[in-house]
Amino acid sequence: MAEKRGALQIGEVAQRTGVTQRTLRFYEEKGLLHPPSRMDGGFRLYSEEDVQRVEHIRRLQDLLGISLADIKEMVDADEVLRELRSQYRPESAITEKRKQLEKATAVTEAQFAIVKQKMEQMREMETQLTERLRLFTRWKQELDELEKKAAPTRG
Amino acid sequence: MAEKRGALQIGEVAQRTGVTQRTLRFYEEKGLLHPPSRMDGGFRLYSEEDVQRVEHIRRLQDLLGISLADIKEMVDADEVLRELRSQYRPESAITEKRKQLEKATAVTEAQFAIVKQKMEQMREMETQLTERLRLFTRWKQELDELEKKAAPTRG
DNA sequence: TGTAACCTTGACGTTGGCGTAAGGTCGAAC
DNA sequence: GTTCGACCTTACGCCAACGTCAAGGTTACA
Repeated sequence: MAEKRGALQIGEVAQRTGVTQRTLRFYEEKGLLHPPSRMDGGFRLYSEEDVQRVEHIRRLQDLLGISLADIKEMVDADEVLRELRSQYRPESAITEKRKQLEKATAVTEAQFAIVKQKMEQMREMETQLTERLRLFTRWKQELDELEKKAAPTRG
Repeated sequence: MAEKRGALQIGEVAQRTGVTQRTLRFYEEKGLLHPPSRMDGGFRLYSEEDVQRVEHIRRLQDLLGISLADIKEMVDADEVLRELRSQYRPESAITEKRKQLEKATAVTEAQFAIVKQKMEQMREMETQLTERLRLFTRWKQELDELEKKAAPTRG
């Protein structure tokens, strides 16, 4: 008797996302994941959406190297997006929705700016590294030739 | 009587690089910076090269988000580069030099791979964010129109 | 009805990357 | 030769982001 169709226990989510169960609970504690539904006995039941959130969080962590506090801001913006998308009929509280939209836009733009800047710096680093690698191969060749001249034949 | 021409005390280096004096000593402790020369009294004397190293370290930290231990590997590779460049006349120990060169090449290539991968992921993230921003502006427009229709004139 | 695998909360431990305070020394100027 | 800011070492402190027990409850299945 499945408590909820297609729901996942914490162990499965951990496996699929590559984080530990502890980390999932920790994220919940910190508000990065909302409290999932539970089985009667108290076992957590996650959705596919939760899995995606975790993956998203990890990408942000890995790519942008920012704190979980900052990441929380960003995934909250995602939340706004989802909310606006689902109960999309804006039958009421338009100014409220507008406010949320502004906030989400601001956060997204901030994130965008970070990505842009980092990409720029990465491009610089990339050219430096390329140059360096060329230098290394040239030196290696020079060493090769030196060795040839030093010992034209051997045996 | 300058102890060394153009040498910098720790305070100046801290200011110019934007890190604290504690951080500079910490990096020294961890082997990321070599022990600088000292004045008779024990005050540290840094070179311009040291300043660049610090800036490099911070770039790696910020951009790649890797541990100082890993960064140490990388700046050690830089060191090899400098050594090979200065005492360039390879009058002796060619195999030794070749080994160093191999190591430096390997580390540089590893770093290059990280940069490449991150840039790729960042591009993905960039397109996602762009898309999202477009969505937001569209929604905002829709809200505008809804408001216009709800209250064509007001006052 | 047992039992192995899975889960729960709670609480303390760890690691990296520094912060910070204490108590003493150095250097240049007066 | 004293003053005062910059610097020294030593050493404990701190926060984020989890890791790691411990002691017990739950589930599924035979």
